[in-house]
Amino acid sequence: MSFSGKILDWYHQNKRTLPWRNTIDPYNIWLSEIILQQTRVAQGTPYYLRFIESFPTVGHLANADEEEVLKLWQGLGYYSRARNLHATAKIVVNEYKGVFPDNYKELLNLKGIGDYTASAISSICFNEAQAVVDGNVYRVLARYYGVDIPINSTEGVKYFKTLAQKVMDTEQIRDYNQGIMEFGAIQCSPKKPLCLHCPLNNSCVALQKGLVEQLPVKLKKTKVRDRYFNYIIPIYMDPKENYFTKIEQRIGKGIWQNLWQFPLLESKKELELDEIIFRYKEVLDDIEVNEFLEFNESAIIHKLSHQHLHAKFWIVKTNSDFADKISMEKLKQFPVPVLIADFIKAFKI
DNA sequence: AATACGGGGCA
DNA sequence: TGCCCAGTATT
Repeated sequence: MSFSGKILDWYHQNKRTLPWRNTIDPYNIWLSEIILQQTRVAQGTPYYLRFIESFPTVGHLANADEEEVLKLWQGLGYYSRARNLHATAKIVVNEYKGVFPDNYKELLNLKGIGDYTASAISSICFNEAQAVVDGNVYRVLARYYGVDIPINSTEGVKYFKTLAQKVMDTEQIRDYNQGIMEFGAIQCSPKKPLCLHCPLNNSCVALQKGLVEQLPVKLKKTKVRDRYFNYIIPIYMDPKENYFTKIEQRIGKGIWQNLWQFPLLESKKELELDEIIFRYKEVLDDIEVNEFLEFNESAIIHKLSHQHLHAKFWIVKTNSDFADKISMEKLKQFPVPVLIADFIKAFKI
């Protein structure tokens, strides 16, 4: 039996029941694919369910505020996905009359939809013969065909897309595409693949050559950058003993775009209390300070793919009634990075 | 052709 | 700790 035939057989026997598997509605498939970019099924599933509940149709999503979309996305990371998701929903509603494009080429023009996602949507929803090439597919093909071209090189991207197109089942592309990804996730996994009882184990090149552990080949990623974040958190208590603080939206380029955070003083190295006292006015209005409190004695190391953030939180108690202050209740409604959400959760007056 | 972009799970 | 995850956009 052919490679694709065995993948299809395996899939029909081993497919998981997932919330987006009972539909071929482009809205549902699109949403699931965006959520699952660089994200495990286990992590993305609850987000998918909450999105579908909050926004049953692309129209509901298009009519939402970006703030609401980001809040629902909070904790999932790669927030450009959420911003592009919202932008694309508006385009589908306003320029496509609420109907998604029904082919790979047009889907590719939408924000946040690249080769993989356009292939996934066009094949799953419209049976277009476009092979998906995600992390699972790279691994399965590299091992089965014994390919050692780096999967993240320009040559590798082209080579594997061509190979994927060559070996796919064009007649059953909907199941085949999901099948090869599922096979990569469950059977041909990155660590400890289940080669012993694999339906492809008599023809897998990597298994025959003992190269399963070495494939796929991936170029080294760049080193991480260390940054030092000092969050300066004003706390104001009004005459009724309600507490207020201040929060700002991140603008411009870089991480956490359009999410919210406390006034931030970034430094070249970790700062001491006297330096905070000396410099806090760089990020805070000139307020009368009652007391400085060091919330965490040792910096919290918040690790991202490309940055290690050394975060310290400084509480500034004040008697000055400042502008734009918000209550501690309202604070919880803002979309914030996990680093900030964890602080808010832990913070007590 | 490289790099930026999150957060979590696993050996 | 390092690697990986149903990748895309920007430089």
